[in-house]
Amino acid sequence: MNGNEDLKFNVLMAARDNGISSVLFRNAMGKKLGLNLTESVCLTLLGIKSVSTPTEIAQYTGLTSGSTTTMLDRLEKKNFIRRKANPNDRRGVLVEINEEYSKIAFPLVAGVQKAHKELIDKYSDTELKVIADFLVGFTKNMVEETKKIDSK
Amino acid sequence: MNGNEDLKFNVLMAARDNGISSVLFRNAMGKKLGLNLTESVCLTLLGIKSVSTPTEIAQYTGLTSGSTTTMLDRLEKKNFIRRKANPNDRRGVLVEINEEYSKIAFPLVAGVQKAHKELIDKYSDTELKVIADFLVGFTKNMVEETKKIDSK
DNA sequence: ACTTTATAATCAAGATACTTTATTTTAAAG
DNA sequence: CTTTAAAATAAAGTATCTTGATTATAAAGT
Repeated sequence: MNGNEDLKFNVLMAARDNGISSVLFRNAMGKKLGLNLTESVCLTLLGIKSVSTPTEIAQYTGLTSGSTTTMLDRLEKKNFIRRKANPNDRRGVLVEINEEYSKIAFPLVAGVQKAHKELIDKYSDTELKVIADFLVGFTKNMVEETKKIDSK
Repeated sequence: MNGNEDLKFNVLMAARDNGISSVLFRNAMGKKLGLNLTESVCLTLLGIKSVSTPTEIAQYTGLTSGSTTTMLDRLEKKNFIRRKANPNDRRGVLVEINEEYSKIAFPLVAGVQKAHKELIDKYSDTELKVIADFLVGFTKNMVEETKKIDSK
């Protein structure tokens, strides 16, 4: 759509740096909360989704179902999460985040959330649409390629 | 800068989904390559940076220095990485990715890279600037808040 | 209806990976 | 030029993960 390779390159680099910074942020939080990597990844997902299932958590953490069970046991013992029956599937379980966790995690995430909102406030409606559109497209690429890898 | 809360919300959601999809993509790759989570995280970093150090890898994976050593030993034995002397610091070591890894990883990442480039091609220069600007701002927020958490 | 197959979660045993502490080497600071 | 700090490694002990079996329920096939 245009000839400026530098601008395109900048976008790719910025997306990469963004990914790296997310990982480092999560590690910093995990360390503060006394979590290992998988626990930290799990709670990041729950911080986003509020409710999940052991199956989904297993996929997101890359753990087997057995390890997921014991990891959730640990988080439950720490009072960070709770299990409850899944009303739609009596085999299944729902995993929810506990106040106990939210309370101690909030002070650590409040800053970024505020900063992100302030950043977003700087853009016009048209610009926001471009940004969201790009992010959605980026995500779509990843989801599709993930499927391809899984089916290989 | 404007009053449309929906658009702002969409951007935040799109950014979140993007983060989730990255994690799932990395897990899918890691599984294909027979890597555990930390090894996968480590090679993702090396896939981006090409060269790193055990210290940086420890920070990025959340491992202690001791575990980092043994994890790098494993990756070295698999021929995925190599260590070499750091010319600027005789205590230190540089870690590089091996052709062995790039060769088998390439078929898995080629698809997303192509799709991402095609996505980027759709935007005008002005739009690309907005996108890069946003991503850089987002990253800056994370880096700053990570520092704050570390210093708490 | 009911038999078979598949999915969700858990558990226990064994294998793997991680943390901690100490050690070596070199750099930076006093 | 001595002291303190930083980088990487090693070994012992601990924690976590994988595998395979088990239970319960759902979905599919006959």
